[in-house]
Amino acid sequence: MSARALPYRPHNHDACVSQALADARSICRKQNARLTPTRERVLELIWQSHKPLGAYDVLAKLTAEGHNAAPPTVYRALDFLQQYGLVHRIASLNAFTGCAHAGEQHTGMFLICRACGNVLELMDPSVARAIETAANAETFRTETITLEVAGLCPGCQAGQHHE
Amino acid sequence: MSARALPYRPHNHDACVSQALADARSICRKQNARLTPTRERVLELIWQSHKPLGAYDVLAKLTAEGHNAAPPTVYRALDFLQQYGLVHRIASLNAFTGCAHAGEQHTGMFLICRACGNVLELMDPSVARAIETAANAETFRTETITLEVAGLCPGCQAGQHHE
DNA sequence: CATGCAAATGTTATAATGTTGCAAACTCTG
DNA sequence: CAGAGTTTGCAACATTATAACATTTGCATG
Repeated sequence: MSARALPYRPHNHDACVSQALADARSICRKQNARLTPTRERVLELIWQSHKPLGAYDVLAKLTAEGHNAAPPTVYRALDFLQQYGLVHRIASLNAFTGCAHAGEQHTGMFLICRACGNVLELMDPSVARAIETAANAETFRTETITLEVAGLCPGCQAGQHHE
Repeated sequence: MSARALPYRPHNHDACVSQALADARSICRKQNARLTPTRERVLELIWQSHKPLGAYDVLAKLTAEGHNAAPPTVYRALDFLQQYGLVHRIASLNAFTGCAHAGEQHTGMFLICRACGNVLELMDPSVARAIETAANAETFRTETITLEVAGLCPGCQAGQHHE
């Protein structure tokens, strides 16, 4: 799993996608999970932008390329990809984004730009720790954390490149 | 705004609700906001349990009591209540819960028990600080934070009172 | 290679959640 | 009480997600 460029900095995004796919194949192989063509294609579509994609956006793209797909096709692929930590669901957007830290143990923190729509996934142990501590103080047993921060990314704070 | 009992500890919930309504009336009066009968009734329905209520659950309750309501009725009331910080939307549940800290400046952190469904809202400055720091490190301008922790509340860890 | 099981996919329908647009009613203010 | 702005009623619709069941595929094993 290699380091990745920030979504809002120019980078070779094709390489970004290829890397994600290679990582995914490796992760699935290790766990005897079947990264079937549909699943892989869905993962690729999601990685093709740093903006989260809705399930029906994915469906539309599949349909556009001739794939005979229905909603369950997409939701099942997304369930699989989530299960293996290859994509995340962004609850506040009802959308999905590629996991930037697939294979690593992490609590994702998502910075969502309301202007350009890009999402940056961070892995911040000190945030995770603070949350865990607060939950423990209430004798609450944490299982999953949803942490989504909406705001403005560096680029959009300047009022520019609203792409 | 007074301290409130924890949802999973027995308490006089009628008083809990009355207090929330009194607080809400006071907050709206101060801001010249109109807490109309429908809005107030929706707030009360939401406060009547510590389990978040879906918009359509609220709608069903309104309908059951003879109110001539349609989805927009509920969503509009909920929008209003959110705007004045009287309820929160729990994105991971598509549901709404009464705000336990109405009127106070806060970043809500929600502890959601997957067994009993109760939600406890915490206000934890150190968590808020850690998140803000992590976002700042990416030059991201934070606007709103969604922080929802799913797990088991103290009562349900014992395998009991799953109501 | 046959065969049988489990996993994955196709297909149709439907459920659950949320929004738009417009007209009528209400509320406040002058 | 007239007019402006806000709130509500109402119908239709859009979006997101799941259920149920038939069919196909991958693959281990006899």
